Amino acid sequence: MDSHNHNQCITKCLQDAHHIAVQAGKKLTPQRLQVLQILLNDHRAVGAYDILAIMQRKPLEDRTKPQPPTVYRALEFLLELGLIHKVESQNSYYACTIDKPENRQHVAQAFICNLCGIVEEKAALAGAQGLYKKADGFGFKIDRVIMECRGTCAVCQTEQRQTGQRANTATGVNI
Amino acid sequence: MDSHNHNQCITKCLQDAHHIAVQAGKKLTPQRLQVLQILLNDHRAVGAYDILAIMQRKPLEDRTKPQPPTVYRALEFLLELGLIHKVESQNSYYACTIDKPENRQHVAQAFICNLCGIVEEKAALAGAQGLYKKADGFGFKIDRVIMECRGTCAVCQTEQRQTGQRANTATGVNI
DNA sequence: AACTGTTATGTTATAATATAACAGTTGGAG
DNA sequence: CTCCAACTGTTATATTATAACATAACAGTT
Ligand SMILES: [Zn+2]
Ligand SMILES: [Zn+2]
Ligand SMILES: [Zn+2]
Ligand SMILES: [Zn+2]
Repeated sequence: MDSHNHNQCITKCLQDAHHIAVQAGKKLTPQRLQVLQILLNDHRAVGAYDILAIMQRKPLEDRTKPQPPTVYRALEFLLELGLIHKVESQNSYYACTIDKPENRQHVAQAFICNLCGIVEEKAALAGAQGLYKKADGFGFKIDRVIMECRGTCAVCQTEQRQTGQRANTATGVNI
Repeated sequence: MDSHNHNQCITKCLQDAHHIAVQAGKKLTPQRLQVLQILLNDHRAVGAYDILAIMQRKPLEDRTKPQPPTVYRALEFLLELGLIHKVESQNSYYACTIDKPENRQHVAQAFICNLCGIVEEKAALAGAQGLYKKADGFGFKIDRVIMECRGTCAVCQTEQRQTGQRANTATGVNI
């Protein structure tokens, strides 16, 4: 059902990432890159401590085992550049898959499967317009929009059995 | 600017609450009622531990000082009945202000002021339709929709000064 | 090279949010 | 009355995130 070439997807995202970082005058350092790669590894949302566990299993050259602040700093950096998004309803993170014409932020609609954790990301177009218009109606100035849909993806609906593989990110994600 | 009669608003919400609880065959016990009243006290989003602090300052008759599970149990109950909502992007909670025709859940759009913490709640109508339609397009079955707008309310835009009163819920909310 | 400002990272500890687990209590249904 | 289910109390712990301070790496300047 999925005509998704993930190798190509990763390559494209990494190119974009370097480009965006340079444009913003920032550096995509090895650690930041590692976090981005972990999130790019598949299209699931991954928790900060799952990322930490992965990094600790494969520490970078000449580096000690990373600690929580290392992960959160990298996440903050990547969030600011719009390279990743946070799933607020699950305290987890996923790599942005939307084409970024300039390096502008966009309003993301995330469809998160409660069973397998996969995230399907769409750009909010008309949907966001309505929110901005509604906010204008009572003088509210929007800085940031969060739109998340929790539910069941097509694959998990087909497989009746609950796989229980959800949130098993620490062991399921390889880098 | 705000033609809001809050006493009336609270009364109405409490009536609805009792009605909805009875219809669902559940009980609005004193503790649950206390949590609801704390959230009804104003239209700000309040954190679980702020609620806890308030409850500990004014414990109910014949009750010891409540502990975290007490608060989270009450919040879970009220969430299930749709009487309150959680602000996922801030780990806080606010009382639902939308008229509830039956006791059906609704999709809430929350406009949260980053400065004063006030929440303006709207019911998502057309906006949610678009999401459900979009989800249908790739076979995703939606259980729950989260729509949050973070920004600045009209009042806080007028007052240039940052009041810094945001999140000062433990001391600011009286019951 | 030595100095300096800036960004990035390391390290330790702790804050903030949320739940597990089990014991006790209560209030109706039968 | 007895039993069951719902509710509550209690202790401990899990999970998520940040504060605070020290050090390193780097770039430009003299
Ligand atoms: Zn995106
Ligand atoms: Zn799935
Ligand atoms: Zn509501
Ligand atoms: Zn405000």
